[in-house]
Amino acid sequence: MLNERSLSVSQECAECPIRHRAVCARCESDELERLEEIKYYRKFEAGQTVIWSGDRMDFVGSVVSGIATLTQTMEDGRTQMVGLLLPSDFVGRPGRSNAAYDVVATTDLVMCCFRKSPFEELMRQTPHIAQRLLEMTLDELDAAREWMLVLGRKTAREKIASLLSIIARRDASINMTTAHGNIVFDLPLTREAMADYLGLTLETVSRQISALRKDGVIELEGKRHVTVPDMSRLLEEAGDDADGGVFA
Amino acid sequence: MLNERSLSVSQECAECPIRHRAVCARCESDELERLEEIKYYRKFEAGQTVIWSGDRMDFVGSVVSGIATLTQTMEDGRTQMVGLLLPSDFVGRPGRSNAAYDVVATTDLVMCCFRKSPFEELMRQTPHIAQRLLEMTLDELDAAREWMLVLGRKTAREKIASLLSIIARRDASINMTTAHGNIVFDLPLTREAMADYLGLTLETVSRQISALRKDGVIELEGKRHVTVPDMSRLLEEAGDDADGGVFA
DNA sequence: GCGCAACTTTGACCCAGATCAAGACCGCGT
DNA sequence: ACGCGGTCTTGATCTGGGTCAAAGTTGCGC
Repeated sequence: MLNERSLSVSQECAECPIRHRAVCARCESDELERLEEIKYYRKFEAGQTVIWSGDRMDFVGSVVSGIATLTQTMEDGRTQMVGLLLPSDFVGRPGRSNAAYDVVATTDLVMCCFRKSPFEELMRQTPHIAQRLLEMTLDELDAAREWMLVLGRKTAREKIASLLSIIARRDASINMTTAHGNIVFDLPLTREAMADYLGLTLETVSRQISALRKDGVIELEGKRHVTVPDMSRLLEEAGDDADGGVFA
Repeated sequence: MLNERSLSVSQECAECPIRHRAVCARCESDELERLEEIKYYRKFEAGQTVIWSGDRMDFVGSVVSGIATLTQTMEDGRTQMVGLLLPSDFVGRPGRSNAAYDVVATTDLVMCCFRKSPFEELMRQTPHIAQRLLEMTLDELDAAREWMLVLGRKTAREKIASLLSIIARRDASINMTTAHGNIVFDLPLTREAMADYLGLTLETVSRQISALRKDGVIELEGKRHVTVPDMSRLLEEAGDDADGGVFA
């Protein structure tokens, strides 16, 4: 999730953002054909659960369009988002039979899936697929650890700025920037989902977003449409180095 | 880090906890021989830095004995531990040339290292090594995400109990349990290091440990020697299911 | 156009944990 | 034995963010 690497690889093919090549940039045509055979699409509506933690998971795949979240929930209902799945992000745990997290679509969602056991069989026969997956998993691990710093040591304001800068950065390669170099995007998450990502309450999220708006760090149109006039200012607010920071 | 899988595999060989087999349980003798050729040991004293974040890292390896931490630090000095390396844990990022975190020995430390480029070459030729590393990385990703829940949503008391139960569980397979089934271990971390792991201050760590002692959840002898009379009680305090919880 | 439900904002107050400060407890080197 | 530095505990106070409450906004179905 949230890494540049899989994104750039996935841009090779127009039909489907994972489109085999996000998994494997070097596959030969017959391997691509075998992937094609075990491929299928799944569509979900906003709010639908893709899979529950603990359920048997007989596929791997990746996000074609829309946004999904990975969350963990304690018995008393406290929940923590542990990952955000944007288009081209990979989902699935080769070698594991059960899902470890709830996966929920927060917008309408299309996924490109591969049946798990033939995929694993192909992985065994095609070594560089495992290597590619290792790289992607290392990227996710980095992102998870960056997020541990955010959760453990940043203030509410810094947390919000960190989340906005991740989305802005990630969206920047998809969305347009205005003539003035502003970054513009729509928040794909409710205040509550942001709170669950950041380890805050939704009220605090709302207050801090208002504060950032008042201070001119961001501009808001409606509740979701965000303009970032000065990205380095936002990164500064996030506590990262202004010149790129941790996600550079 | 902190997973049962690599631990159990590593018990196959007595000479060195990683001993090739932690990397690869199915290697043939000639592959083990090649690993042997590129293997070397490194020793560090308590407090020594193994590698700084951003530095070139030309090895991979694993912990033979002792304990190390992975930490990230912000410019203003706030630090967050993102991983705890116990014996048999793997260190290194195949395919990446630079370290992403500071690695610091918190006790005297022995590591078993492999030179990186021949290791990667061997990995290319021996597909199941990449698969094994993928599994280990997925384990680390799970542990990191579990920790996100701890950092984002648990109270100070629950955080302490979570850390103690991880160490207890992990140490249980190494250390002895007393006749009464008590789990006994020495804390391998200072209060400050615990605070950095948990996103707390060292004072709060100290207070909560005192509170858990007063409430009979743990017993303390000196500052570091811990006895857990009732593991399920500790897991309950951690906010996990009493019957095993998230690390079952 | 109205009403309802989901989402969001804002205010008032409170509390868990941070901060500041003072000692206590070691182990170690001289 | 002593002093010293590192580690740990405990107390007093402060505050960022949580909690509770109320009202504003938006969109959708009828």
